[in-house]
Amino acid sequence: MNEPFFDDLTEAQATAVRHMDGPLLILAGAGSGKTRVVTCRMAHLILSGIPSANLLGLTFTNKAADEMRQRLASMVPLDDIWLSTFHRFCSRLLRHHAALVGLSENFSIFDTQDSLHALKSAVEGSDSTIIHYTPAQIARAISNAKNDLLGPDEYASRARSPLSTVTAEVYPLYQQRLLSSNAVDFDDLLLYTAKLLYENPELRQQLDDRFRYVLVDEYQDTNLAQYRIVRALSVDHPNLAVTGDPDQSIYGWRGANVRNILDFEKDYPDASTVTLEQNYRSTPNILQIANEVISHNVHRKPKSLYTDTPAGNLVRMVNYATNQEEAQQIAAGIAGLIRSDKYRAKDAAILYRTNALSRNLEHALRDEGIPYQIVNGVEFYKRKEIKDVLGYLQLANNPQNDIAFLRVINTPARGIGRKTLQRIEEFSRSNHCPMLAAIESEELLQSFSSRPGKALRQFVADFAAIRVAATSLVEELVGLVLSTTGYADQYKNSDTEEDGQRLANIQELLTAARQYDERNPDATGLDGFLEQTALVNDTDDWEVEADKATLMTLHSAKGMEFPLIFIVAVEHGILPHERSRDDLMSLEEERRLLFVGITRAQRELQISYVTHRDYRGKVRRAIPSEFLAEMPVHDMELLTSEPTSHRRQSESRDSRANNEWENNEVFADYIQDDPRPSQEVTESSRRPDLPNPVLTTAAEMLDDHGPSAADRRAEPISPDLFELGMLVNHPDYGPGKMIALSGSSDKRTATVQFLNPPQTKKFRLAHSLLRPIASP
DNA sequence: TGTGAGTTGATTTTT
DNA sequence: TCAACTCACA
Repeated sequence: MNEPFFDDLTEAQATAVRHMDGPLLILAGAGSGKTRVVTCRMAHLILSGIPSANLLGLTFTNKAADEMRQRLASMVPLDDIWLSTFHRFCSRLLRHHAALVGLSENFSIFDTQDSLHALKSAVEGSDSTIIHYTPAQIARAISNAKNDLLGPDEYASRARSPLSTVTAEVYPLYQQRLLSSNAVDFDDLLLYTAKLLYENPELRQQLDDRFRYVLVDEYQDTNLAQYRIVRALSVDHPNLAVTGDPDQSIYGWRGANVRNILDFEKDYPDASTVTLEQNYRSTPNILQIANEVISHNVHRKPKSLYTDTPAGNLVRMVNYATNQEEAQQIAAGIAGLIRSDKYRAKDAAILYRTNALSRNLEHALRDEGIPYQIVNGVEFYKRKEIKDVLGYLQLANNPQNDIAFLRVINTPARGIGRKTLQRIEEFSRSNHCPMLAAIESEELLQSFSSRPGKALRQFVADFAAIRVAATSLVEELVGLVLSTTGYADQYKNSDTEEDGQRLANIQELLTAARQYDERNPDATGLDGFLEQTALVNDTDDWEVEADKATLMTLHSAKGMEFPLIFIVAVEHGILPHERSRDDLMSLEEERRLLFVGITRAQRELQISYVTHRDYRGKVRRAIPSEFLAEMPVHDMELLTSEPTSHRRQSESRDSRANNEWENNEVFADYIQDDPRPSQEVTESSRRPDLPNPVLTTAAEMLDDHGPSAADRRAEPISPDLFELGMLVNHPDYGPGKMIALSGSSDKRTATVQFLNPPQTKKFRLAHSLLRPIASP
C-alpha cells in the first residue's frame, strides 16, 4: 500500500493501520495518536476496496463520531458510512425492527428525567411501597440491571439485598409503564438491541454480513450490553478492531467493564495486539506526573508513557486560600498569558470533578473578560422550557407517550388540576388506553363538570391541529405549538432576566429545528429530530474553532487536549469523590479520572486545591486529596497563595468545639474578615508581566517549616479528620505521617513520625497545629 | 385550581 | 446551593 498518510506513522501505528482482516486490539495510551491511527486504518480499508457501507464505527460521544467522520472525509471520498454512537446506532436499528421487541417504530426515547417520572408514576399506580429508597436509587439499580442484560424476571431471581428486593418489585412495573407508553430509556436502547441480535439469528447474520469491519472506540468503557452487541456483529466476519486504554476507564459506575478490553485476547485468541505508548501530546514533566499517579493503581497492567520532546515547564501544584481565590487567580493567570501573546483563550481548559464546581470559575472568567464556553452546564434539551415544547412534539409523534402527556396537559396552565388528572389516570388504567386517548373519549369527557370538561375539549381540539401538522417541517411544527398553546406568552410579559433567557432558548429551539429540516430534506421526520434531542449532549456542540477558554468536568475532557490545563479542587471528598472513598475499585477509577485530566495537557499543567471551600452552600475546611501525596512533589513547582502569617488570629475560636469547622457561620465570618488585601492581589495579577501573580512558594509543605507556631493560631479542626497513615503537616516540625492514634474526642492523641529531621512526636489532636495533607 | 412561601432533602460522572 | 415537593390560602 502506498497511501501518503503512511509516511507520518511510526512503526507501531503503521502496523495497526495495515491490519485488515481478523480481530485487532489497539491498546492506545493517552495522547498516542489513536484517533489518527483509527481513521487512517479506515481510510486504508476503503482504499483497499472495501465499500464504506461495510464499515461500522461505534463511539461513545457524537463528538468522537463527528471527528472521525471529518478526518476520514479529508482522506478518502466518503458516501455511505455508518459512524455513530452506540446509542444512536441502536436507536436506528430498533426503528427498523421495533416490532421484534414489542415496540412501534415511532417509540419515544426517555431521558433520565422522563424515566424518573415514569418510575414514580409506575410506583404510584401500584400498591407497591418503596420504603427507605428514593426513586433515583431504584432507577440507578434498574439501570445497572439493564446494563448487565438482566430483565425483570432474571433480576428478581437474584435479588438479595434490601435495595434489590425493592427494585425487583418496581422494575417490572416500570418496564410496563415504558412499554405502554411505547417508550424506551437509554439503557433499553442497548438492551433491546442486544436482545434483538440474540433472538433473531437471521437478522444477526444479515447485519454481521453488512457490517463486515467493525471498529469500537473507547472499548474500555463498554458495558455488557455493548459487549454483546459488538460480539454479535463479529461472528461470521470477526474483523473487529477495538481501541482503548484501561487506564482511562472512567465509566465503571455506569456499568462499563474494563474486563472487556482486558479479556479481548481471550475472546479472540487469534487477535493481533498493537500497543501505542509513545505520547505525542504532553511534555515529559507532565507525563512523569501522569505515570506516577496512575502507577498507584493496583489493578492495572503496568504501562508507561514516554516521549522524546523537551522537558517543558514544571507542573504546578497550588494551594489557594479559598475557591473564590482559586477561580480569580486562575482567571487572572489566563488573562496574563493571553496578554503576553503566548497563548489564546482557546488554549486553556479548566477541569473539575463535578459540574457544581464551575460557578466561581465562570464568574472569575467573566470578570477578567475572558471568553469561555462551558461544556454541560444545564444541557439545552433538558431545560424546562425546551422540554415543555418538545413534550408536544413527542406526544404528537407518539400519542401513547403518557409522560409527555402529563408534561403538556396543563402547560401552560389551562385549569386542569390534580383531581382531573387523577380521573384521567384512572380511566386510562382501567381501559388500558393511553391518557391522550382517554380524554378523546366522550365517555370520560361527559363525566366532568363544565369547567375542566371545557378545558379538556379545548386541549383535544388544539392538539388535533398539532398532530395533523406532525408530518410537516419540524420548524413549522414547533411554530404551530407555540402559536396554538401560547406557551411563550408567559415569558414575554416578564422582564426578568431568567424569562428573557427562556425566550431566547425557545428561539434557539426554532433554529435547531430549522437546521434539522435543512440537513434532512428527505425528512426522517419528527422521529429523527426527537431522537437527536434525546441523544445529543452539550459536549457535542462544543466549538472547536471558537477562541474561548473551556470549562468542563474531567469526564467530558476525555479525548480532548489543550495546551494549558488547570485541574481544580483536587481535594478529599471531591477527587476522589465522597462516594468512592471506601471501595478500592472506585477509588482507582477516581485516580484514573485524575490521570485522564493530567494527560489532557500539552504544555502547561496546574493542579490546585484550596484551604476553605464554599461548596453546597457551606464553607468548609478542605483537605488536600490523597492523590496529591502520590505525586513526585520534588519535581513540581509548589505554590501557595496563602502565606501562613496571614492566618486569622482569634482567641475566642479556640474555645469552640472541635467540630467547629462544620459551622458555616464561623467560616463565612472567617473569610469575610480576612485581613488580606484581596483587592491588591487582583490588581497585581492584572499585570501582563506577571504570569504567576501573587503566589509565594509553599515551602511549608515540604522542606521548609514556615513561620513558628507562635506566629499563627490555626483554627480548630475536627480530630475525626485524621486517619492512620495520613500525611500531615506541622508548622514547627514540617511534614510527617500519622503512625498511631488513640483516645477519643478531646483526648484523641496522635503519634506522628516526622521526616526532616526524623523524629516522633505525640499530639492532642483537638489542640494541635497538625493539619492533614492527605490520606494513605 | 393556581400560586407562593416554606420546607426538605439530595448532591458524580453521561448516552 | 438548589430544585422538587408540600401545604395553606386565594
